[in-house]
Amino acid sequence: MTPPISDLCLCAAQLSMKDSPMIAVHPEKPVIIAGPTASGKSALALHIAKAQGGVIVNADALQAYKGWPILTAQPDATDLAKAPHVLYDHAEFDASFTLGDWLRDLAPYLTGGPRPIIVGGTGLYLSTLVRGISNIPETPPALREQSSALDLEAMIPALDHETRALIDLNNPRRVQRAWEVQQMTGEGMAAWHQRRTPPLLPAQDATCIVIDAPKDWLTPRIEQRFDLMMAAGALDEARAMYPNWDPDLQSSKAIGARWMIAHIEGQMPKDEVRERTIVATRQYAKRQRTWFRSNMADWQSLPISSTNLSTAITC
RNA sequence: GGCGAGUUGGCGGAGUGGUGACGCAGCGGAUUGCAAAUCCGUGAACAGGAGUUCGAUUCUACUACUCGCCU
Repeated sequence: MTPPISDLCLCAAQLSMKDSPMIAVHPEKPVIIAGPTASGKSALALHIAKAQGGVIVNADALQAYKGWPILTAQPDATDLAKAPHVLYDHAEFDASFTLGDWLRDLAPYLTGGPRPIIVGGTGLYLSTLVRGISNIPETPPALREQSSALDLEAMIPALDHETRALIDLNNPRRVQRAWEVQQMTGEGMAAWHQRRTPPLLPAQDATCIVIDAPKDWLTPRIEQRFDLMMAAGALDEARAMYPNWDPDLQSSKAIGARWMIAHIEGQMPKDEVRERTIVATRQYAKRQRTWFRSNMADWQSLPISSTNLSTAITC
């Protein structure tokens, strides 16, 4: 049986982008595609790969993990057969795979080999790729464990004034990171921000596309995609993961995973799993849109509507 | 038909004689290594008319509707 998810994606690729200026895709330059979840960006990448060649490189934090390929909408066997894909299904489900790991594993595809088509929805990854980042060492697990045990009140006093002014003191994750950086390096986060590495892939060296999918268009697709995921065996996937289920793992943060687990434990009816997953996905798409709007204003915007993809993309 | 309980924003759910928690959803935003994470901001309601009162969402009776028990 053909996995239905790929059908939906293809459908999205054929749909497309009206009133948009044609976007010319240079066949040798790297391509970067950002877009909210369920916007059809994978299909767009595939379209370009088929027309011009290239390796499709994942830029989505959750799709990098093994364990939940259906729920995280990773390319299925049909898609994988159409073009080379890398960094999908890449890290162990119980590993911690972070931005730093992604940059490290991505780098080889930027130097020689087929032209990369980098696609994903993780704004932080994509922005870092084209803008660089402060070269702060990775947080060692032991330190992470230590910081996780502390509360805000314990960590904030250890930060310098500049850092306190810089970060959101209400945000535990931000404070925790700043505290870790302070402990590890003896320097404040604010000081680190003064220096950043050159981008791995400057925007001008790539064709940077951000898919602009209006909410009204995206919402029904999110719903439809959830149903396709269920049809494709999302619950079987959850059952397979169940023996190893740990809600604290990063891969367990895939939207819907905890509710799938709750359902197979008999704690949540299917309807509710569906409802919650769809709502959380919509909220995620909103956050992505906010990121793209404020960080990728200079990228080429590809508004989606109902013409044909190939009219908007010139290969 | 009788008795009892209830009726608060889109939903759930507190509470008070002097304009009304909170949670969720919605909407907007932030975000330099856990980012599908994390965080910030925000509109909107007291079933209906009547009485008591300086003033009622909060008190009184009535009407409507809902739920339960009974005949």
